[in-house]
Amino acid sequence: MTKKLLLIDGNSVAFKAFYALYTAMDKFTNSSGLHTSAIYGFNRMLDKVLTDEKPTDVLVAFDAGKTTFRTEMYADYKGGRAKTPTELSEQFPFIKELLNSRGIQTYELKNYEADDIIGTLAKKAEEAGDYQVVIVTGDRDLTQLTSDKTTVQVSVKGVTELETYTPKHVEEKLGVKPSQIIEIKGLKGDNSDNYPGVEKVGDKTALKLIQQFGTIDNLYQNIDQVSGKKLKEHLINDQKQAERAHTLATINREAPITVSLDDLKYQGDDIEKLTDFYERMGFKSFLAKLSVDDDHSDDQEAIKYTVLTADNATELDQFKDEISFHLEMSEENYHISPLVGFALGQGDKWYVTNNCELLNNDHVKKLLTSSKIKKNVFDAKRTYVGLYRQGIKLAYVDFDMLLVSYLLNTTNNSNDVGTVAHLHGYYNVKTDEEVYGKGAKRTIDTESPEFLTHMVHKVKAIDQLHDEMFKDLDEHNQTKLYREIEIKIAFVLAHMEINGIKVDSATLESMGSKFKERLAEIQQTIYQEAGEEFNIGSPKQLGKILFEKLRLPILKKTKTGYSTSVDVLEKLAPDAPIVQNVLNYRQIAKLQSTYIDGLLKVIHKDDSKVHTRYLQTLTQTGRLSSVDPNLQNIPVRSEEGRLIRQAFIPSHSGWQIFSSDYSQIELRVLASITNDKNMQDAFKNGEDIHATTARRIFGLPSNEEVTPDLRRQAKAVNFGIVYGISDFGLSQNTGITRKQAHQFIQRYFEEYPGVKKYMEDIVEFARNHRYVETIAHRRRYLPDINSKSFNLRSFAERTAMNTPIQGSAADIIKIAMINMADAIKEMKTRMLLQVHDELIFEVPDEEMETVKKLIPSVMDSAIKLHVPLKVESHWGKTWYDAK
DNA sequence: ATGGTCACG
DNA sequence: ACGTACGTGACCATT
Repeated sequence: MTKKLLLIDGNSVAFKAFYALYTAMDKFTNSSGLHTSAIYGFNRMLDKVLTDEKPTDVLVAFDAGKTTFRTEMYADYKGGRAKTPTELSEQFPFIKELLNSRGIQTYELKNYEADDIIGTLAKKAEEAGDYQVVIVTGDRDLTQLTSDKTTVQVSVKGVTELETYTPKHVEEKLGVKPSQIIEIKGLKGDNSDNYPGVEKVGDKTALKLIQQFGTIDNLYQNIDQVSGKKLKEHLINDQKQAERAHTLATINREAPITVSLDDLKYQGDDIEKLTDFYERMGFKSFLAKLSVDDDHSDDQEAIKYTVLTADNATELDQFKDEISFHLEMSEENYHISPLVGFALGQGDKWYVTNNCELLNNDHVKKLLTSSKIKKNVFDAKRTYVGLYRQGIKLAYVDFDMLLVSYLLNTTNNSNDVGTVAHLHGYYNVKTDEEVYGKGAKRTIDTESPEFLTHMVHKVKAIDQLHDEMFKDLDEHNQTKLYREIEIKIAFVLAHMEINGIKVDSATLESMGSKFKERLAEIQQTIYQEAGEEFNIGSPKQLGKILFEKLRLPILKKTKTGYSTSVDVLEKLAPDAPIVQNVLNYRQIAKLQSTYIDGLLKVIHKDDSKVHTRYLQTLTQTGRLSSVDPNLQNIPVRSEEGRLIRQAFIPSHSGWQIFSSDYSQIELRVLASITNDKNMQDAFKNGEDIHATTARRIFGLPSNEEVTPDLRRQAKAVNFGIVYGISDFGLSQNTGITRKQAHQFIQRYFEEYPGVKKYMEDIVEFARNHRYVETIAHRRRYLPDINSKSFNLRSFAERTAMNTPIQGSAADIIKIAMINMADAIKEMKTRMLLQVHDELIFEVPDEEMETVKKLIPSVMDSAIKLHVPLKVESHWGKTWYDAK
């Protein structure tokens, strides 16, 4: 049997873990004041890798000290590095103790780095033959060890997200073989390890040279073939440095190690030692996991409960002020899912049943519909809809654990009571996955005692956590956001979902048959042009045809092959007629599968309507999302697709579809929160903001007409600003050069200095607080804002700029919807859909004149900004006609 | 399950 | 030198 050897670079993983949790460092201290963040992060990584890889043998290698054979040959090796912070160095002994308790061997060797130990052991394992080797590290340099038998996993984000390097992946990503990585480094040196290569040679040049010559040796033997006079000079001058860099970069695979492969067997956790260790470190979640992993999950603290029956239901009258309630459904989609049970109670009185007919028992119903008795639930909207289907109107929901958890931290969210409870430090409840299983194996045995127990544990978790979570909410200044926006909108959304929107299947079907014919025609043409039949829907097969058979130029690659995305194909269209046909085919196939067939599948037979679900606790910005079906991405940009909207009709004949949208809400929010006078003036004066921007950044006099092209460019810049712009991004998106893009952005910031200042300030705020906020105090954490990785940090910075804008716009429309529900509650008009900045209604004729004024006025008065909000309305007999 | 593609704001 | 616009969901092919 083949063995699997896991080799971990202890120092580099510890460093990664430490810096990944750097901003949260103060939260990770144990009772004796020891920092534990790196220990914690290290253990998270271990858990992940041990479960994913299931190794038979494991070793963690550490660096032995500052001096190594590398510092001997080059004194400045890794010179100039900041001293390891004491908060980290104090953790190393404990990491080693952790590894010991987990049954894992550690090793270090004087004069050698962890890399060399790993390289040496990997080599021995490869030679021994019956090993597969997995290396885990935070350092890309180790990818040079990649081979058929050895994969290298490099942590990319945090400590648990790893990128796996196989020889193939190295070649695709770096353009060279694993063994050539050191050749590249020999030429360009390594800044972080502080040794130089050849002057003026960076990644690009090094890559080109190595692709041409294979190795540094061969390069110098054929130095005459190097093109470029200057480059040749530098190469000749720095040959010694290049050779030294090459040696420094090369991992020593013959280190005189004193462990052998036979010593590395993975022993597994020593539960006793590990429990003691976790307790000393204060690792609650790991402790909880230990008991679960060890199948101690049954020794959860038992909760006394009563099985509810029609006979004992009178006992429920004891609850006078407050209960926690949980309604269990077996499926995700609560519009159609069977109801399988419910539990309720408070303190130490708990009732549970799998008989949902009891929902209509008077004593139960009285509790649920009472406006005097507070209800604590998990997912108010789901609960409301489920009960509504039984004819019960749930009233007075005070605490929605899901919603509060989402507001406290939009990341790590889950729709599972157990998972959310664990997140907040309460462990006396299992996750649904633990009880019901997952994927194809998921089953709910409603007759089993475990099922009842699980529901009781869930409802008690809600009860136990609500005080503390409300307190956290208050500390975040989010109580108002919760009480005045989120919990209210939950019920507004519930009603919109229950109401649904009518979709005419006949319209879709007749469009579908036309699409089907056209697809068949285009398909035949494509086959002829290709000279063979293939699956046009497969990017892989299409790539083969376009780039191998027809030899079209490869403009972009993806991780797995050639990119065949629209922007690529549009550039290729003039070269070959087949490309335009593929584009057309794709467009129609998309419409057919997603919008014709997809929508037809979800129309309810009884009412000819679709009932979407809005996910209220998903997005990182506070927007809603829509599923089953997604009604927030019905085509509009192309006329062909837009026709789909003809199928969306009012539910009563003679009514109209009425749509109102906020005009440029994000830019108005931007003008308001940045306090930029120039941009505010533009909106106050009712100017065309893109034209005004064009005039400003292109320096046109105010009387000169703005050409459509300049306006288009200015519009792109405005969008870019909202997204947290980069010159590259802007140039990609508009087809201008990067230099021009850079100039435009500079001009923009000169003309809108308030915007510039805001962008700088908000990033600074994020660096200091690790989160940003919207107008309504919706919060988004940005853990990567101080990351050392340029990529992650840049992304966090753009997010810091974008989230307050996108999120505040989301706040505003939510407020408008709450006010709207109230404004139309006595009318027949129904609010049907929300699409981020627009609301869609169905309206009877006699109310048309009223709503034309009412709806926009409710929307534009939702909030007072420093600029006016503008709302535009359209209406017609279908959604298509409301334009 | 994941990645590519494409629909929307 | 880095390697790039923000937020989503559904479908298909592929693993």
